[in-house]
Amino acid sequence: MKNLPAQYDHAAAQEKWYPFWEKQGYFHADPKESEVVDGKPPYTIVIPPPNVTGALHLGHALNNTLQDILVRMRRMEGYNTLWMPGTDHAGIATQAVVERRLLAEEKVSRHDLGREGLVERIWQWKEQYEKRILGQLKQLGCSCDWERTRFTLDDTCARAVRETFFKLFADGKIYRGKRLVNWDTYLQTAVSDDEVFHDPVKGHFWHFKYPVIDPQPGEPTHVTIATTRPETMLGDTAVAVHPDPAKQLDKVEADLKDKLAAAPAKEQPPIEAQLEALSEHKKTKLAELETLRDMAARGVMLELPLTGRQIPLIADIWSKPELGSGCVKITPAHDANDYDVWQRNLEIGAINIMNSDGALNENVPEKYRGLTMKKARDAVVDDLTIEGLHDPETDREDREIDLAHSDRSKTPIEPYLADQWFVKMDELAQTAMDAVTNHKVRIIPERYAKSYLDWLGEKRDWPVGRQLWWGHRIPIWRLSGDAEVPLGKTLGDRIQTLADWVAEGKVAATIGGSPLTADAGSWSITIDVDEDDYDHDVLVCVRNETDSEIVELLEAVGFAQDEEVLDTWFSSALWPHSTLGWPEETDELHTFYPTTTLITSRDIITLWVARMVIMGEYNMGEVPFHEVYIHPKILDGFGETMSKSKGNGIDPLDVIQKFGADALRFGIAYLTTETQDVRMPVEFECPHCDALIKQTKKNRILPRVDCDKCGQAFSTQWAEKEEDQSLPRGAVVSDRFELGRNFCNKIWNASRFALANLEDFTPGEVSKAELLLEDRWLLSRLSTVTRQVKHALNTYRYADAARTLYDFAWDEFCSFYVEMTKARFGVPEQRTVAQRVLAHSLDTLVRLLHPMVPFLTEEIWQLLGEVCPTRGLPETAAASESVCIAEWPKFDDTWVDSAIESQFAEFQAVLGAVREIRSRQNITMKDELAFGVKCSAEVATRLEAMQPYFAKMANAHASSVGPKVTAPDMAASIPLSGDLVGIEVHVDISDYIDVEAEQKRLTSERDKLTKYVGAIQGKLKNEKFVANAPAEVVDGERAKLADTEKKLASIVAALEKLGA
RNA sequence: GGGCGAUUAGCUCAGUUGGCUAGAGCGCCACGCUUACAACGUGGAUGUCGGGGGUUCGAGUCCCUCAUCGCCCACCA
Repeated sequence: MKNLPAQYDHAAAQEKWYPFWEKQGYFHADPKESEVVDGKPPYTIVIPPPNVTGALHLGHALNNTLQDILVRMRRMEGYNTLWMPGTDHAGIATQAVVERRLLAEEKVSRHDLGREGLVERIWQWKEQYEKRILGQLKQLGCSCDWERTRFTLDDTCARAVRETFFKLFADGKIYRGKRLVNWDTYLQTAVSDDEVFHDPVKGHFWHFKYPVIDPQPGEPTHVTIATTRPETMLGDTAVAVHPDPAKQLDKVEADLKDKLAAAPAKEQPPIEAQLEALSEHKKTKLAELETLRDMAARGVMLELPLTGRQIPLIADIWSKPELGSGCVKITPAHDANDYDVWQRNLEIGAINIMNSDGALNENVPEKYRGLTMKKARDAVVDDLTIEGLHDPETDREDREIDLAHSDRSKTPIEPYLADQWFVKMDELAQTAMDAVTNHKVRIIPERYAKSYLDWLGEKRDWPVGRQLWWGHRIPIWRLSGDAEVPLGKTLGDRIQTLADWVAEGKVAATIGGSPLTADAGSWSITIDVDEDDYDHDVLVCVRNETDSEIVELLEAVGFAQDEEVLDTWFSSALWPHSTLGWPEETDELHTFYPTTTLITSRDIITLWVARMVIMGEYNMGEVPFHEVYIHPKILDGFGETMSKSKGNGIDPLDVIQKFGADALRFGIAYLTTETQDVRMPVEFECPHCDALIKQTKKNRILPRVDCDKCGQAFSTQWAEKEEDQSLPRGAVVSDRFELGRNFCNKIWNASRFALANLEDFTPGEVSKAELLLEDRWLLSRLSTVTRQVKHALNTYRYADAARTLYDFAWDEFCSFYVEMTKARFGVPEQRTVAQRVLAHSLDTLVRLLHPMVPFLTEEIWQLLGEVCPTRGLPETAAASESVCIAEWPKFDDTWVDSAIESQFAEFQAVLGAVREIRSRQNITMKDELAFGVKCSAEVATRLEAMQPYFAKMANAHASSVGPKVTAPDMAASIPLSGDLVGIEVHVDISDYIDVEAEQKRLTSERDKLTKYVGAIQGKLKNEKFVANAPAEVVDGERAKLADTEKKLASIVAALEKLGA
């Protein structure tokens, strides 16, 4: 046998076996003629495509390890298994990263490069990072079908995106609507909600008066409103008052009182003050508010100062009667809440007063046009002051305002009413809700179905356009031109061509939202082409953009393609079928769709999972997957999510380098429990002395850290200055992967032992009669473990599976079975059977472990193949060339034998007792120990057979075994408990005796047992317990009592003997 | 503000329908390089199961409540 190192060399195994697997093509799946093989349908997982923004983090390692475990198990089980890999173009994130880089490194902006230039640069970025990400996945051991690697922006996916968009457009599900966006006036683009951060800035709270037109006697002549943004008043379209101020005020009062009652004493005074103010407010304001409410009902108009416009006073619940004047100005185009008010009161309209550059537009009086929002603010306040509608002395309060800023430009965000492409969600959302309520899609754990259903239940239309360059450009061409022209004049004799294309299904077109039909007559209408108004535009959606004839014609007659790209999630939503070739009717699609299961994290249940179900149903008429497993998140030691920006992120490659991919994977599986997120304290590893330095909130953001132990400095991810960067880098790791590494090493060494003893292995069958007790015990346990592991993995209980294997492999296989074979290999007539059982059980264990620790198991499998290429029990068979494609162990209940297991437990318990006495009495291993066992004749026979093992495993021998055995005068005694009550282990310790220690121990044991006996007696004396509890529980307690009393008696006896 | 989850040994976590003298790994203590493994072996110590109520013969497990922490969603004129 080769000289194998005492420590498992994970790096070598990884380097050797991944290329081997790839070369052998084990990960490639082909569509098969018959879909179901041996009653097994194809097993498919599509990867949640990682963003090409950067490198993978530990969360990805978790996500992909969990997928790989299932994929590898199914492959071994004989399913036609496909794991479809790929990456996501991640529109905003990627474009932002590349733009930032370009600016920092080359001082160029996207405007310098232009659309094509920028997109070209992002593709370069993508090539680089995609390679890196796929490389990381391979290092993790992921068994993806790399021949099928997709990218959400590649031609196959693009085709699917266009087809889907076309279908939606032709179905009337795409429309142009208004939506408030976070507008970055500096970059002139909308930014998503998660790219907005809030920062408190000093501002003011201004009060203005708007004159009432024709007030009746007794009615107020002015309505006072308050705002933090005076300039937006130019876009006001209403003032709102609460529809039922009395009731609302009562409610607020009641809430406050509840709060007061619940609050601890020290927090009560401020609440009391609030209550007092409220009651004062009620007295002074309520009557006026009710009058205003009535005026609103009458349709009273207000004069909007500075504009000459009149706006209505309306009743709407948005206004809060308890605050300020109780009235609120409504600016639907520049405030999200006001926008909602508009949606409830459409008649008030919305006026956009801002251009995309942040300057005021033509919808405001001339003197304000072109001013920035900031300058307009001063002008408006001044002018209102001049008009006597505002008094800077009394009508202005200082106030800190939590202002939204763009994460990218760091400038304030303007809420801005922009035209947007929307997908109508009403019907689509319903299909996806039904899929879950009808259990066509099962979400695991079940509680996450709630967030899915709640979100879909809102049926909010999906804004799909993004003001970006990186992404799928919206395949709509729009005709712009002069106002009020007959379409026929513009298109001339091309009308018929376009109509034909509609008939052929190559394009779909609408005017003012109504479809244009294949009848050319429907095209001969007058259009009102207005740049900002799509309502009267002609829109042509081109089904296949590569159809250049169509695009050329459209552009020749004045159509221009929309500038926006689609939301990243649009292409991600198609992922399960687009990757399989849809809309082509490929064999892949036929075989592998719907996929089997989706494994992802909870934060994208709505963004991604729900939309995949929607689009799967819409395009394929079938759900994209049957099960969705939502896995835990990895948090750091402070319970915070890991992220690069916090500096607490762990690079899986650091872990792989330090502990090995197998350790990483096993650790992940071990930690993946159903309810808990994974908390993982993070440490720096000193590159100089390998010391681990605990990461704190302080040191995790430093560019350099000094080692606690050796005092030398190392760099971190934040190192920018040259002096920092030149330091060696300190890896960020977590000691929670030690468990996995140690486990792998344990398995490695057990294998090493086995291999060394299998050199003269001869294959052959072993009859049951030839098996010894420990063989039958191990095979019984192995069968049970096989069943448990499969069940656990079938139900996504990764931690259960990992723990079951860990405990079995370590405690039973290594600590008992392997130890016992040592004794047997020394006995020539036992050697052959021992070898065969050992080879078989190691083989099975390795197969069970393979999905979690693929590299280690392959290494062992290959080595095992060298000494025993043919092995197995009860029949032998040639081992497969790789454990990847070895058959998954089958559970065979004929091996399960609980009688054998309890007999074996006798041996384990006696051995344990002997060891305990040895340890307690401090008897060194070098001294052979004699012990006596008092037990039945039957047990005695079995224990006699175990003599070699007592010798090998405890350097002890049973000098007397049987019913008549009594304790020596100077004895250490352990009576066994539970099922083994009645068996007593005695060691004559007259040569060693530490009487005091033994007495002390026995006394404490006696006291503990006495207490316990008392507790059980109490229970049994309780008539209600005896009457109500199930008979078996009561019997159980009685048995427990009898056993414990017996045990107690023997302790007392031993104690007396010692005391005497 | 709405929803979801967590709180069990010093740390990180198991504990499946209520029947538990509450377990594991790390750490700790003692002994040991017993020829697979010191990344190891053998043995040991360690808990008011977050607080308070309730249901029950019986609660770590079910219900209510409070506290703390976390996540998601909404909002902050």
